[in-house]
Amino acid sequence: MSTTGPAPQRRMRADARRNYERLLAAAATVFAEHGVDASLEDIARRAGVANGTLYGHFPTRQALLEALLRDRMDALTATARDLLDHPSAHEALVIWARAAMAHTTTYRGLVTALMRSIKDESSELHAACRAVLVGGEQLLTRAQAAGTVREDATAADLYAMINAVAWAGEQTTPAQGERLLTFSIDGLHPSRSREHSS
Amino acid sequence: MSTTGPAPQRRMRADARRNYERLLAAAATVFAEHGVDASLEDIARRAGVANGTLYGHFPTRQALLEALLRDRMDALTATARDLLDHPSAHEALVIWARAAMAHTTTYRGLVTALMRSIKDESSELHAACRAVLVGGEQLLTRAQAAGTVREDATAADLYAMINAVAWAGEQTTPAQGERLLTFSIDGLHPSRSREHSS
DNA sequence: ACCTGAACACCGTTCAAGT
DNA sequence: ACCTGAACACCGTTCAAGT
Repeated sequence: MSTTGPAPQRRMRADARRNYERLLAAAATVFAEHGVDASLEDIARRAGVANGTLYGHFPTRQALLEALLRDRMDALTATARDLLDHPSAHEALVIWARAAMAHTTTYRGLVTALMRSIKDESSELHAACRAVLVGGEQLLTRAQAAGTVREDATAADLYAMINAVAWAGEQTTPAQGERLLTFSIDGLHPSRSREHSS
Repeated sequence: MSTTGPAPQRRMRADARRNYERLLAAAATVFAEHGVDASLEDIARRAGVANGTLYGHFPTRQALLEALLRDRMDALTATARDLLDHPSAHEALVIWARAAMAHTTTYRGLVTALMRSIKDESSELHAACRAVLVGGEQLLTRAQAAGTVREDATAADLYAMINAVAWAGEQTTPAQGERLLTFSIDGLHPSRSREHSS
């Protein structure tokens, strides 16, 4: 699979490449400290470049995030593939869901960006998010085949669920996020699904 | 129970009272259109008052939100009380959870403010959020006594769960939010809770 | 081919001066 | 007692001018 987007291009002027790397490093620091809605001006300042240089390399905030997260998101997708070999289909799903939640909470505010990007095809993060969703879908389908997950749950449900729970954890405490994840996964069981009778 | 906070004060100069009402009306319009993170300057403009006048009446964005939502949040708390008389403890909880989720999605971005306010005691919205949480707690406890909800679920879990699901619905579609709510509620069942065995 | 920094339009918040 | 509007500090984004 060919990676999309303007990665650190093969041929780039030496100073350009240096600025590119500096911007990425500064973004990692600033995002870690202030979340992904941090000031871009601050990032440029810390990278020691002019404001416009940042826009030259990363036309949008999402583009910057994509460059920063690409490897980790690819790894998460790869993990999903690997877990298809796990002896327990259900445990594989649970393990992956926890990993996905951990990734999603890398930076404050990231979960919102990831949730937005799954439906916004123009986002530079869209492709990576799609890949993650598809990775989760395979684990979900396998668990459904094994009979441990209700049939009406979709990949979109799983994606939304993980993000919702990660968001809650971010807003309160990581422990609260963990609790909700447990409850949510239990809610996927095909047990007594809909007993809307009085 | 005495309402907290500086409500539309009993005695207020006529022009002050008029500005107060105008600001509230403008805020309702602007929040509905742009979400609760909308420009305060825009609200002041639309209310036809100077910038500083808004701050005179509402020192923070949360104070403005509180004044705007007070009645609805009180109603939600009252609904919880009323539902204690519902014949089915479990159905009462589900009905209320849906009502809470609907309230939470009144304005875009509101869910984040409500989630923040439950742990931020300095927020003008804190008291109202606490009251809502306690309302939910009573319904939760009753359902637990009836044996339809797992014993280890807490009021904080319920509050976080409703908000997380509402957030997901806001970020994607209301239908997706509904689906997650259903799954989450099923996850509260005391059925096969923790089968972490391979 | 890339970088710079000023320019523009927009904020939240404060506060002296008015009435 | 309340209102006004300027002031300050901070943004995101664009773009002519440089090298």
